[in-house]
Amino acid sequence: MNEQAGETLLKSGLKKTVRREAILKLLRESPNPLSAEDLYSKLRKKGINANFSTVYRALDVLCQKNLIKKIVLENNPRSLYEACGEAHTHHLICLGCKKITTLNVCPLGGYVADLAKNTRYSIKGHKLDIYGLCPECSINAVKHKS
Amino acid sequence: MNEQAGETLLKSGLKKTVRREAILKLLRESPNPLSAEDLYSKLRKKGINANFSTVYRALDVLCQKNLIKKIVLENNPRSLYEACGEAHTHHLICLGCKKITTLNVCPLGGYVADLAKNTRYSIKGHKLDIYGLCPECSINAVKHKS
DNA sequence: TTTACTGCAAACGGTTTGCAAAAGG
DNA sequence: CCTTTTGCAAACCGTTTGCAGTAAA
Repeated sequence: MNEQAGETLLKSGLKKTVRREAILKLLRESPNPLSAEDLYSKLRKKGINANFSTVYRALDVLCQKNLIKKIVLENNPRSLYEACGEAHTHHLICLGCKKITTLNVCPLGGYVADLAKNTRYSIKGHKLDIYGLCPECSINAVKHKS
Repeated sequence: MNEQAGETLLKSGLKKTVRREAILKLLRESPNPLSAEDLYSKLRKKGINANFSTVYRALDVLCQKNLIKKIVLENNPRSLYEACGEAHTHHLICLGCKKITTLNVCPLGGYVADLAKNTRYSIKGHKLDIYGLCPECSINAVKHKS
């Protein structure tokens, strides 16, 4: 995996502080993206009291340094954050239980190239979210059709 | 194109009111998605004074009846709305001038089917936004590289 | 010992809500 | 008439900001 969180902070020209280090670590260890509130409560569970403004400021600066990425989803007023990996990611969101699965495959390579050609846009990135029901929620949906 | 806005409202079980009709019409006639504020000021220009809460409530109910669609983009705190057409749409957003182009082509058919198979999700929909610089903004970007 | 970080409290901005009045069918 | 729709004002809620104090390098 990656180097230690504290070290990453220093390399990025940031100070290594308890809150920042813990936030970066939590995001790196989480299998799915977390909201500011998620982080706030996970920190508290660890015995680290952080103010919300501190959490947001940490997230801001980590985004700027490209250590994490902010994700905005439909149907969710809260922004989510995930650690930056090698590849860019997409997300599969369950409309039932709201579980988010990070997808590491990107099916858009060719299409984006074509689009650039056709529109003369210089394409900088894209965002793909897929919505559906996970296997469990699918079953429940059938049951509740009554 | 579609039937008259007023008629659509009645068919959907809604009352035909000046504000609602104008909002649906504006969205149908707009080449790109509009925010609540866009609609508010376009209404005023037409001599129709509407309260923001009225605009939001109209947008809500039109979404519920599937006459329009709400769009949430990264980097924009305001939701946008567009009239529902035949096909589902994607968006090409210029990071420079913020212009939004609606794309009617969807490159994801096969991928979504594969994903459904692999994850056992029942896929309900997806959202694809592409970010870049339009031709004009690309040129400006080069100029300002100084 | 200088600069970056944090807590606090207050503001912000887009959106929502309760209620009483107005308008549609 | 009965039900929906609207305006108003206030609340909401996630996020941001100014400032004074604290901690990292």
